[in-house]
Amino acid sequence: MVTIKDVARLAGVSMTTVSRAFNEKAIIKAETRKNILAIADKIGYVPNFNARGLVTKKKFIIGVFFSSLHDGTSTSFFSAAIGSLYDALPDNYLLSINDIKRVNSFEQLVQNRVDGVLVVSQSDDDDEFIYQVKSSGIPLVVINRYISDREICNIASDDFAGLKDGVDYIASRGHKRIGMIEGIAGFTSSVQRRQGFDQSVISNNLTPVEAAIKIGDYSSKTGQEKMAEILALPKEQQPTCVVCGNDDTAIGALRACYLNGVKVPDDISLIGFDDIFYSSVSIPSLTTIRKPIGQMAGLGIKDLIAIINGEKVDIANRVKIQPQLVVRESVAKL
Amino acid sequence: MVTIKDVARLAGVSMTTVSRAFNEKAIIKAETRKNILAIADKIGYVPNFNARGLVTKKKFIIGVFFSSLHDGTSTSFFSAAIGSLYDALPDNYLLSINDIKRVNSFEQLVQNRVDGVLVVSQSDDDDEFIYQVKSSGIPLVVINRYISDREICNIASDDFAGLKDGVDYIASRGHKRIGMIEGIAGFTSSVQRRQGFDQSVISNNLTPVEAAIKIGDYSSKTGQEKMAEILALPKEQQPTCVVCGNDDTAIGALRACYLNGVKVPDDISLIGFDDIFYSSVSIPSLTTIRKPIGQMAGLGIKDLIAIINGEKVDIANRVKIQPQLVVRESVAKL
DNA sequence: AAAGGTAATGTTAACGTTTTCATAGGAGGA
DNA sequence: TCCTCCTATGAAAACGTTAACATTACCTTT
Repeated sequence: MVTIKDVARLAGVSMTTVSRAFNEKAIIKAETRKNILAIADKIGYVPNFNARGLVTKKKFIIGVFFSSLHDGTSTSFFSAAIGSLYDALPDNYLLSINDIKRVNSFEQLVQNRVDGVLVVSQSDDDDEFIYQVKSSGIPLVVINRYISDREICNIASDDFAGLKDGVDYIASRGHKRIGMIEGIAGFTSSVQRRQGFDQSVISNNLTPVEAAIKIGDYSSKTGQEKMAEILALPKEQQPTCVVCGNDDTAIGALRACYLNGVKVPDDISLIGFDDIFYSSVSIPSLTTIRKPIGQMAGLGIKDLIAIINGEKVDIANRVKIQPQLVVRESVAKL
Repeated sequence: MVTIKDVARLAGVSMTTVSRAFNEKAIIKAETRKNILAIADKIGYVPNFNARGLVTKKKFIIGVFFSSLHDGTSTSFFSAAIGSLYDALPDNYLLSINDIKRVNSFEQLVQNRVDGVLVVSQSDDDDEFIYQVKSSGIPLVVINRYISDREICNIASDDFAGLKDGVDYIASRGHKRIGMIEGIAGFTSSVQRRQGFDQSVISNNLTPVEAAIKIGDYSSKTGQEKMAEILALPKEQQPTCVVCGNDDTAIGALRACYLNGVKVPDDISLIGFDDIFYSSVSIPSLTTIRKPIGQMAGLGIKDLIAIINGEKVDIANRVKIQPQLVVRESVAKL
């Protein structure tokens, strides 16, 4: 293994100088640096991260923790997040992707292994883990879910505004009687989306159909069940459009319509939330509200790196990213 | 930061003894170990991986490299793979998930950072990277795609047998005239799947419809285009079933049928390959062949760890895992 | 010309482990 | 009783960096 020592000898300088040549901000003559870098390249020197980390106390690893990797849901979300994470990641950092549920040894997996933690949270269940990280003093950013603790750097999407935009669009297409299949009861996202729904109902003077407002759980399976219940309502109680808590729910709902011989959007309209990949190829393709996962991930990593580097980050001023309406085929014009 | 030194002092032993207490295979009196571990736990000692790695020359990180994280395709595949990877991973290892396409500095990201590399390969494009790893002497396992180089530890699925089983099933449902939308031309997986198709055609005495055999590229978009071409054929040239190179292709094909008012499976049947999550909720749900990604990932990590530990792994005896037919709604009984 | 400052580089001591080699103390055999 | 062997432990070096501090040499200022 070729070390800094070998480079130093060949370049006729000290180890320190070689070290400086490799560290951007160090004071060193440009010519010396160039010479050292050339020699290092020639003999194939690569810095040893263990040695470097031992003295700098850094690991050059960011731990990314997802709510759950095993659930079949939100998989395109998952890879979209990772892709954007890498786009914003400094070159010499590694990303360690983990499942919060399988962190059996916090010390082994987190405490001594990563410089910072980015939680891509989808569920209140993550709070325990989040507070464990917070209290251990490791730099922390939580994205994708609203966290009420203002001491935690948090980047979420404005689900309220997103849902409101979506329902405004539905209203603009002439719908009056609308239903909803909500997300998991109690989740911040479910509450905010419901509030966006209510707000639009008021401002557009819509008629929410009580019997067609159901509690779901963000899964396709439940989406299908709840939609079947809605379709079983007497004709005069049917809504003309059902707002789904997320795209997975909408896809289940779509399937319920299919099984009951109900045509979307001819007989009934549907709208989702998230804009997962399958929304663009489903039958019919799904009008939905695109969750800005890429932006959240990018900003999250940026903030996290800043916190790690000891820079001042305005944590209290939490970021809310605006979702965007994606019009496709599932909402009819009445 | 509490170190091994602190534990040693409190336990009244040397650093060496404490180190031994933490290393399973070391010679140490059971009572001494127990005592040391208790004290370490009490004062919150956690081994420093950088220091440990510096002397043992290990990083306790496995690099996992995917063909592409950015393509919208095969995302459930992606998370299924990662989940299974973790199931088989020793406790103190970290997984660094990467995109082959964004490895701009091999030295920075691979050479000095990971103990071994697991490539989840989906494309011939990966070969350059694979050979770079191989020639740098880093322990390597390639899964999910057949590699002809017998010096590389390789675990793939038996796509030939999988496709054959699928077409046998189609034949058993009474289909005679069948078409196909193949994968990317030249890819080993495409070739093997085509061969499985041909084999079943012969043994079941089926009639492949020349005009309905298309070259695709494993994407939904192309699947949709090619299926539209097939549907545009004159009535007497129409196949009763189209075999799709993968589920994404099938989902595109499904959409082409929908847009042309053709009912699946009433008017025409479809079968996919992979068993991605959306196959189970598509309209209609997709009969497909399940690719054993979990098994491949598990075996892959197991072999890789063995290679890293210097154990003898029978590389030449490559593993082929059998895919499994998943019957759903998209193939009609004639 | 002396004093002070600055830019560039060098010396040396950490950083927290594991490993190599050494040592102490019994147990067992002759 | 002495020697040998084995088990359990310890002392010290090594791993490859960076950081703190020291040292040049030259340049400016008075």
